Amino acid sequence: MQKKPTTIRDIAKYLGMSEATVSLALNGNPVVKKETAAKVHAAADELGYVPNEFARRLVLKKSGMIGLVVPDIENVYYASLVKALSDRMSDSGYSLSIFISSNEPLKEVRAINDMISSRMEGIVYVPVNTPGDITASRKLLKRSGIPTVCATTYSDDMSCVLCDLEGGMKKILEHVMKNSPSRIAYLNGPSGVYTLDKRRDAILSAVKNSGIDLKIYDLTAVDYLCAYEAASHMAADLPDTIMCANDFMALGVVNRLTELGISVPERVSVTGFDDSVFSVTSPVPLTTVKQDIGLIASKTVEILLGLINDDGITKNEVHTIPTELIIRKSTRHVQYHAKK
Amino acid sequence: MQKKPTTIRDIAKYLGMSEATVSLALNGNPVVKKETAAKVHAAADELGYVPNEFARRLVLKKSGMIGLVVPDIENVYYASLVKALSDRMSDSGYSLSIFISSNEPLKEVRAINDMISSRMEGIVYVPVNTPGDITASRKLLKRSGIPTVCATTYSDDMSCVLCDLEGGMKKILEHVMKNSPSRIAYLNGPSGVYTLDKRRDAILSAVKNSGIDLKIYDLTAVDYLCAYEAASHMAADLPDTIMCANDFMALGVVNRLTELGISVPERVSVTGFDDSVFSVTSPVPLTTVKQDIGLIASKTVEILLGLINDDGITKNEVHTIPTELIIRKSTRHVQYHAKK
DNA sequence: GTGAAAGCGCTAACAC
DNA sequence: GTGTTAGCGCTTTCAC
Repeated sequence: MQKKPTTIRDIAKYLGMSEATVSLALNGNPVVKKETAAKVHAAADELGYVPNEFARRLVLKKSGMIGLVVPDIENVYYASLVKALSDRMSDSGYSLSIFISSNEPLKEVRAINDMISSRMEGIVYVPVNTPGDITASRKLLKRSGIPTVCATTYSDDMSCVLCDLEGGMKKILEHVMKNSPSRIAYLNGPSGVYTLDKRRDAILSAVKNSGIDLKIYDLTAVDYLCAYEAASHMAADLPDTIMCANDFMALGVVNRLTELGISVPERVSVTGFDDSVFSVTSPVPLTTVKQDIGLIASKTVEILLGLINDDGITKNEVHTIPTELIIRKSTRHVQYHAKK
Repeated sequence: MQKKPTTIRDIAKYLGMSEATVSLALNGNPVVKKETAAKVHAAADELGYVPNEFARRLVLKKSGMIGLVVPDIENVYYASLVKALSDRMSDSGYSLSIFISSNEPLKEVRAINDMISSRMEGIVYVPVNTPGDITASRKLLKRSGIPTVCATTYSDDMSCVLCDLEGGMKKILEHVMKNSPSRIAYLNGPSGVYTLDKRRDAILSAVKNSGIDLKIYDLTAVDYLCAYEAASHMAADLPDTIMCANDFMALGVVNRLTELGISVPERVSVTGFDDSVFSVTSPVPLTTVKQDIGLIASKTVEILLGLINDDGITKNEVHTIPTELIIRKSTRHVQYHAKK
C-alpha cells in the first residue's frame, strides 16, 4: 500500500512554521526570506513532498490541463497528430490529457464528460471517424462552455482546423490528368464521414464533364485489407488509375497489384492521401497529398490558447491548412518528368 | 470565457435542501427517498451540473486514475500497447491518463512527477527505449510508493511484464537454421537498451559454436531508414539471411533488396520481430516473432490492479509472456514446407 | 517576513 | 430521510 504523502502541513510542523509560509516559499514567492525558503525546500526534499494537484486545482480553479480526444491511436495519422499536439503543448505550460474514443460515440461522450469534470481548460476535439451520431458530444462540449477546437475535420458549432481536402484532391487529380487517363477508380470509405465525403465530392465535381469514366467505391473501411480486396476484384477489368482516400489503402492496392503481376505505375497509376509513413515505405513510393500534421497541431494549439485567454479571436473560426502534392513513383507522370 | 460551473450547493439552494442530501442523491445512495433523488437529478440536469472531480478526489483521497508513460506514440508497437491498455482498463473503473516521454529521460521524469502530483492510484511504466539514464525515474517511482508495473521491458526494482524475447529469438533462429545458412547478419540497435541487448545476447549464444558466420550490426536506431541503408551496404557482399530486431526494419531490408533486384526469400531470407502491421503489409509478408500485446496489456492490468488492492500478489514479480513464431513468406524454409 | 483564518466543492459521520 | 458539520490540502488576503 501507498504511504501517506507528505503535506504542506507536515513541512510546516516539522519546521515549526506556518503553512502559509511554506506554501509561499514553495511557490517561489519573493516575500519570504531567502534562508527560510531554502530551509523549506530542503525539508520538502527530505520529506519527499509532492504537491497535491487536486487541492491546488480546487482552490486555484484551474487545472492547467488541456484535454484531447482522438478516435484511434493505432492509426498513424492520429498517432502523429497526438505526438505533434503533445510537443506543441508542452511549451505552453499546459499538460495534455489524452483520451481515446475508439471510434465509438459512446466512449467519446464518456471522455468528454471526464474532461468536463476534470475541468480541462481547453479541449482539442477529434471526432470519431466513422459514420455515427456525435450530436451528443457536440452538445456536451457546447454546454460546458470550455474553449474547444475541432481538429482534422469540420464541426459547425466550434472553431475548426483542418486541411484543404478539396484542394488536395484537385491537385492530385490534375497531376493524374496529365496522363490522360480514361478510367479512374476511386476507393473511398462509407459516406457520412465529413472528411471522406469531402474527398468524394471534390473528385466527383472535378471529373464531371471530363468524359472520364470515374467509378467510386465506398468501401466499408478505409484500411489496407479493404483496399487490398477491392484491388483483387478490379484486376479482371482494370482501370488505368486507382486513387485512394489514404496511403494505407494505396499500399494495399500496390501490394495486391504487384502480387498479381500488374506493374505500378506502368500498367496502372495509384495515388494515396495523407503522406504518412506508408507512402514512403511502400515498395513503390506513393504519389500522395501531404496533410501537414505539424501545421494542424500548431494552429490548433494557437487557436485554443487564444480562446482560453479570450484574445478576442473569433470563435467558430474555420482554419484551413493548405495541402501539398507529393509526387513519388506510383503515378506514371512523375517518372516521365523525372526522366526527361 | 467559461461560465461558472454549477455546484452541489447551487442545486441545494435551488431545491431548498441541504448539500448532503444532494450529494447522497447524486451518488445514488439508497438512503434518500426516491422522489427526492429524482428531483435532485432533474435539477442537476437542468442546471447542467457536472461534478468537480478535484474536490471529489481531494476528499476521497482517490483519483480513480491510472497513469501510463510511453516513449513514443508514433511507434506502432507502443500505439497498440496504449490501445490495448486503454481497452482493458476501461472495464476496471479506472480511467487511463496517458503521458508521452518522447524517449527523453527528462520528459519521462516530468511525466512521472505529474502522475505523482495527480495522485495516480497506479502507474504503468514503459521506459524510454533508447540508451539513457532512467535511474531518476525509477527512484521517483520507488519513492512515491505508488503501485507500478513496468511493461514491455525489465526493471529490477518493480513488477514487470514482458515477452520472452530470448525464447522468441531462439525460435526464429531455429526456423532459419533449417535452411542451413552459412552467413547471418543481424540488424540490432544501440546497446544499453534492455530489450535489444536481450535479443542480441540470445542470438549470439544460440549461434555460438555452430560454425555460422554471424555478423551483428548495432545501428543507431531500430527504424526503417537505418535498416534500409544497412541493406544497401550489405548488397555487395550478401549474407544468406538477414535478421532484424523488428518488423519495420525488416521491411526496410525487404524493400531495399527488392529494389536492388535481390529476391526475398529466394536469394536471402529476411526475418522481423514483433508481428506488427508491417509484417502483414510488407510486399513479402514477414516471418516474424509475435509479441502478444493484448496479453501484455491484460497481464499488466491484472498485476497492477492486484497491487492496488494489495491482493498479496508478490511485488517485483517478473511475468514473462510467451512469444510465437509466425512463419510467412520472407524466409525460404516456409515455402519449402508450404510447397511439399 | 510570517502567521491566522477563510474557503475552493465535495463527502461522510453524526445528529435530528 | 434529511440537515449540520468538519475536514480533504492548498492558496491567499489581511493582520501582526
